[in-house]
Amino acid sequence: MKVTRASDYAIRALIHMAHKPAGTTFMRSELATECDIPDSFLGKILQNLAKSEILSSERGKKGGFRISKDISHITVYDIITAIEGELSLNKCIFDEDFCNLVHSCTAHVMWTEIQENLIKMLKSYTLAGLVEKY
Amino acid sequence: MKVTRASDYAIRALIHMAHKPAGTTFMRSELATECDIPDSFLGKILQNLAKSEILSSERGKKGGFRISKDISHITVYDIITAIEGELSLNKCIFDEDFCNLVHSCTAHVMWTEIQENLIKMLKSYTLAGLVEKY
DNA sequence: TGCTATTAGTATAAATATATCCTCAGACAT
DNA sequence: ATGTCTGAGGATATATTTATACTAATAGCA
Repeated sequence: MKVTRASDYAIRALIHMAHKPAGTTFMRSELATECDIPDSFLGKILQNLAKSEILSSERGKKGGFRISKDISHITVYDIITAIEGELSLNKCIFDEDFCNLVHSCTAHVMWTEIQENLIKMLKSYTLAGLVEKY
Repeated sequence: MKVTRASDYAIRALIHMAHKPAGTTFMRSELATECDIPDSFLGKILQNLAKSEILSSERGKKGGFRISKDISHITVYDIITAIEGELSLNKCIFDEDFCNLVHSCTAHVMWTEIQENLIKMLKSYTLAGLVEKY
């Protein structure tokens, strides 16, 4: 039960970016150094964020990444699902076929409740909020 | 961000055991079959639960595992920490040296808040409660 | 004692998550 | 055009989690 390294890195990098004026462009290598994230791994992470349209990217000289929407509309939930896909705390929530047991249903209900609560929490944190508090 | 396979299995197995009268003894192989858990892996899990004194175990003929305390005092949090050790959603919460960055602190505060909330939830589910609802 | 059923514990294998490396493609400057 | 700086994407390596196999220890019983 933990958040993946990739999600943590994504949030770190985005908080860093969100501190600068909207539209600022960042190089991957620069972010990697400043946020202390392995450079190549960060590449993958930024690609996922770009696919989810949280970031936009440009190649070539003067290229880089920048946040492509209002940081008050980017939630931590958005970031995590951009990296990991749809959240499912427990395999049985996601894969209906996985649990087919007599007593598993109460656990199933419990995991669903916990997950819903967790998602609500994750949605309550926006990038703008995280920057403000600093 | 998910619960580990081992924790899920532990909860499943305990729910199964808690349905029978207090003090009932179960063989590992029996539990493995009835709860659809890989037999050897279940061995590890039951050992951990025994170390945490949620279960007691006996070897030899007539041996097996049984729940060693009141199921209304065993919470899902207890079970998960028995299996995984002290919960830490994010490495930076657990390992103070891990994050030493300018902007990481807001994220740190957020993870701590989310984790506290999660622990509160996990503590609110008892084994007895899960059995009753069935 | 010696046989069998059971858990304990260790060593290993397989699967998955994490991280790195390398080549390709696009953008810009000269 | 050509060179150089940038991200894109695939292939690979490493670490960690998940799962299995095997051996040792213990208890009961004939």
